[in-house]
Amino acid sequence: MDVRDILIESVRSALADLGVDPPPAEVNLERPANPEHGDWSTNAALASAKAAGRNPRELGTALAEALEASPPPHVTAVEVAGPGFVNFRLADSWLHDVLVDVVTAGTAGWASHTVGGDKSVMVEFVSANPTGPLHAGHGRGACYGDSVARLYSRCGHKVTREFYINDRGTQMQLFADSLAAVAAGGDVPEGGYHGQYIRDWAGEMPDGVDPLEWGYERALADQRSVLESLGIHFDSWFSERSMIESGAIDEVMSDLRTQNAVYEHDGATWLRSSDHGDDKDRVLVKSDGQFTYLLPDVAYHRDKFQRADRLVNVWGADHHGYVARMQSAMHALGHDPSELQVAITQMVSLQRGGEEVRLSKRTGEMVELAEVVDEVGADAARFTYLLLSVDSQQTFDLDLVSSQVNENPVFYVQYAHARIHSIVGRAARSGIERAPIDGVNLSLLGHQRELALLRAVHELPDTVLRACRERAPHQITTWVREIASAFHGFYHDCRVIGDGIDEDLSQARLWLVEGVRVGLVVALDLLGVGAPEEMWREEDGDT
RNA sequence: GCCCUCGUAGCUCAGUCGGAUAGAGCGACCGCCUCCUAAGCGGUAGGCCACAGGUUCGAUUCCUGUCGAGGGCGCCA
Repeated sequence: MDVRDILIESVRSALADLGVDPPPAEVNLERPANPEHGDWSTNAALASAKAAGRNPRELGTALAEALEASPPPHVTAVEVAGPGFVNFRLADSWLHDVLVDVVTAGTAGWASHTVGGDKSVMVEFVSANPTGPLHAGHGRGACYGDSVARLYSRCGHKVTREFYINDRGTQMQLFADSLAAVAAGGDVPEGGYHGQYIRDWAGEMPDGVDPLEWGYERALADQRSVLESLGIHFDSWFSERSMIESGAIDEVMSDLRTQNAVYEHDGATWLRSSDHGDDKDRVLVKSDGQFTYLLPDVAYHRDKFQRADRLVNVWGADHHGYVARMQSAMHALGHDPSELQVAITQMVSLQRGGEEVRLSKRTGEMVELAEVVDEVGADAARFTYLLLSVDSQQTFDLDLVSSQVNENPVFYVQYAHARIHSIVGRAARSGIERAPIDGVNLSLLGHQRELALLRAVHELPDTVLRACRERAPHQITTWVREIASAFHGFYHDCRVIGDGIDEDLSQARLWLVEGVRVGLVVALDLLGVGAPEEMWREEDGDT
C-alpha cells in the first residue's frame, strides 16, 4: 500500500474522531518543497476548519496530537506548522518499500494505471495534406500526438492513432496540376505548389500516369516514411474520398436536417453552429453546390464518434478557430462536445546558424522533417519536440540539438541509462549477481543521493497520471531530466561495486539501480525516445 | 474589433486541485578524474513571477482590466 493512502486514511479517521463534521471531501497530501516541513504534509486542517467552525491552527494541533498518539506505519513524528499545516516525518523505510514496489512491478507495471477503464480514445494527429513532404513544424504535432497516445495507453485506455487524409479538393488538384506542369517543362500554375520537391517528384513521375493519383501516393509514402523514422506508427489512415463513396457525407447532411441543425440561405446550406456555442453560423454547401471543407470534416468526426468514446485532435495554432465550430457540429449531432478534445500546438520556428529559418508554403521554402531527423537524429528530435509545453511557442535550434551535445538534455538523460548498464555489466563481469530482493537489506540505502532517487521513482506514477489527464507529455520530459540528474549525483557520490564497497551495500544499490532503470525505461518509452545501453563520445582520442 | 496561447534569472523554459523560503538547463565565475564512461559532479552570482485591481487564512497559480509577443477570425483548404 502506498504511504499516501496510509496517511490519508489516518488523517480522515483522526478528523472523524475529533468530531469534524462534515469530513473533508478529499484529503490533500503533498511533498513539501522545504525539507524542514517534513516528508509529507497535509492542509486538511486548513481546508476543513471553516466548515467545522474551528480555528485552523487549533484544529491542526489537535489533529497532529491525535496522529502522534498512534502513529501510522513509517511515521516517526507529526507536527503542526504555520497556519495549520500538519507535517509528517517518516522513516526511510517508506522509500525502501517503494523500491520493492517498483522492481516488483517492472517496466510493464510501474506507473501503469487502470483509470481508463477500457474507455476507447482515438488520437488523430498530423493529418497533413498529401501535397508534399512533412515539414519541421509537423514534427511537433507528430511527436506530441504519439506521446499522448502512449500516455492514454499507459493509463488503461484503448487507443487508436489515426491520420486523416485530405485526398480530394482544391489543394490536391493544384498539387497535381503543379506536378503535371513541371513534368511537361512548363511553369507552376497560378496558386500552385513550388519548391524543390515538386521538381524532384515531377522528374520521377512516369509518363502516362494520372498526376493526382501518382502524386498522392508519392506524398503519402514520403510522409509515412519520415513518421516511421521517428517511431510513429498509425493504426489507420482515413481517406476523405472514402466518405463520398460510402455515402457518409449524405448521411451526415440527413442527420443534421433531422436535428433541424441546418437551413438554406442565399442559395447555400448553413449549419446552425451558433445555436451550439459557435459565434456564427457556417456554410456547409456553397451556393454553387460544392461543399466546403467543413462538411467532410463534420462527417469524419461523426464517423470517429462511432468508433471511439473519446476523440483527441491535435491541431496547429492556426486552426484553433475551428474548435468551436466542430464542437458545435458534434453537439448538434447529439454528441457530448467535451468528448471531443482538441489539443492546440503553438508554432515552431527553426533556427540554424543563429538565424531564423523562414518557412513559406507559397515559395516552397521549407525545412523538411526528414532533414531535421537526418540532422539531429530521431531521439534528439523527439526529445526536443517534447521538451516544452505545447502551449509555448518553440524555437527549434538545429545546430544546438545536433552539434552542441553539452547543451542537449537528451544525451544527459540517455547517458544516465547507459551508466546503469555500465554498472550492471561491470557487476556481471565481476561475477556479482543480484540476490532476491527479500533477502537484501534495503535499509542500508540511507544516503541523501539514494533517497532522492527513490523519491523521484515514487513520483513517476503520479506524473504519468497527470501528464495523461492534462495531455502534457512534456511533464514526462521534465521528470526524466530530474531523475537523470539525481542519478548522475548518485553515480558520482555512491559507488555500487568495487573495492571497499560492502557486499550487502552493493546488493542494495544494485536493486536501487534496477529501480531507477525501470523508471527511466518507462518514461523514455512514453516519450518514444530510445534507452541506449552504451554511449561513447565520438572523439579523437583512442580511449 | 472579437477569439486562442504566451509573458517567471542574461538566454531557453519548468512550476501538480491555490500553500510555507519560486526551480532547472545553458551562459558567466570558482573547484572536482590513481576510482562503475568527465556526454559527469559540487559551489558562487543572477528574480518587483509584465503591470494594476479583485477573490481568501494564503495567489506565479483563479477572476477582471491594461500593456507586450505570436496565431486565428471567408460560400479558401
